Amino acid sequence: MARPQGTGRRKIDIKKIEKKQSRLVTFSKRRNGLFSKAAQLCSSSGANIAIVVFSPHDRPYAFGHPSTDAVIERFLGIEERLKDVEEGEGKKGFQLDTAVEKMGLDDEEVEQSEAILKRTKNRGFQLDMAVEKMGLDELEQSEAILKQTKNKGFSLDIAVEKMGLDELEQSEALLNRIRNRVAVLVDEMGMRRVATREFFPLNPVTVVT
Amino acid sequence: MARPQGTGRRKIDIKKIEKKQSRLVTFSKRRNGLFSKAAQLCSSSGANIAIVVFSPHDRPYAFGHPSTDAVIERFLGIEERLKDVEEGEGKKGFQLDTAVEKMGLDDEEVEQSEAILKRTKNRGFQLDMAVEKMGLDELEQSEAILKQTKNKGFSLDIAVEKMGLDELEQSEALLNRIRNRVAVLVDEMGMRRVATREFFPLNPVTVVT
DNA sequence: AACTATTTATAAG
DNA sequence: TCTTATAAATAGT
Repeated sequence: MARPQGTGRRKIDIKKIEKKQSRLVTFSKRRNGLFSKAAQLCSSSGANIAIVVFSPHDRPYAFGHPSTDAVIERFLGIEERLKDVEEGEGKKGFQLDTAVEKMGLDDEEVEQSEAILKRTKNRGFQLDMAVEKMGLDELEQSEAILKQTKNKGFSLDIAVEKMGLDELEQSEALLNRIRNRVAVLVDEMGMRRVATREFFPLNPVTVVT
Repeated sequence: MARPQGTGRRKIDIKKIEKKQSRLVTFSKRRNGLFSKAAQLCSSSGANIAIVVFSPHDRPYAFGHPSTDAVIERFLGIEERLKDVEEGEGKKGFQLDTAVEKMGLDDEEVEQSEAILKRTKNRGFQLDMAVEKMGLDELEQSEAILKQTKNKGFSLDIAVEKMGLDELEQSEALLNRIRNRVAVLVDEMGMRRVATREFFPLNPVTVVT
């Protein structure tokens, strides 16, 4: 019963898959997996979920319970109501100024990431996070800046500057930890109206020279 | 290095978790997992995704790339356009009448599920699937009817009648296979406008006596 | 679409 | 949260 070795799953890093064919296959597999996870979440917890996916070829797919439209409409209704409330309040928004120490990162991590900026926006809130000086001397090959601006919902601005490519990869995990930590913090602080977590791909990174 | 046994993950069947506390913990973990899978799908394939989740306590959470609203608006735009097209066509819709044999089920499965009904609706399409007489003599304990009706998007009506509880459980896998098979078929036949897959929990099942 | 060696997710504790 | 044993997802063939 000797089995052929090395034909099974192999680790891949999550970055854009270059080969078009593989990319499409992976998209299909993972889209199924995603919908499947959503169905399980509905069943086990009774949650209502809507998922809309546009494939690499812009073909739409959706999942919904009790229906995609029902959940989306409910969501849009809430957003609309929040907007009204904010207008009534004079578009104040929040102020968020959490120090690095509060993020639960250890010294080494704090060494690596020095500046964290957070501020608010009119609808929901916005976080600008700058991670500079990754503390690695070899970094000289490139500069990467990832910048996203949103005027509503949850937005994360992450600026990664002057990091070598290798260091960039290494720091991805850290950035993710920080991002998650911030999301949790915001969550705990009860500052979210709608806890929207927008996704900004760190890989591939937009290189601005 | 003897490790304590039996403290790790254990298999659970996906049904509504009774204990409130566990249900909430599981919801959080799985919601994170879901968003995480979505982020990976964005990164690896370049897809655009929006997810809206209402927790068991109706608290909203959302994920989006490039943003929840952007994806939702795009999706709603497409739905609107489809609606217009259909009105222009006189609300014709499609006719779908695939026989059991075409579903790729083997004899045993065909024996178990005898009737499959499919028809269309004004927006998108609708599938009514009836699975009757699961072929198990022991079935006498209960009757279960799961029924869902939607007037738009993708809808599956599955009627499961006169099946014992055990058989119900056994048939769940079959029903899922059928459901997936139908989804794939519809997909292949190019009959979907927007491939929305709505989710109808098979467990717990609505028992109508 | 199937197959497996692995990696990843996660139920309990 | 954190760990650990295990179930589930999935990359490459």
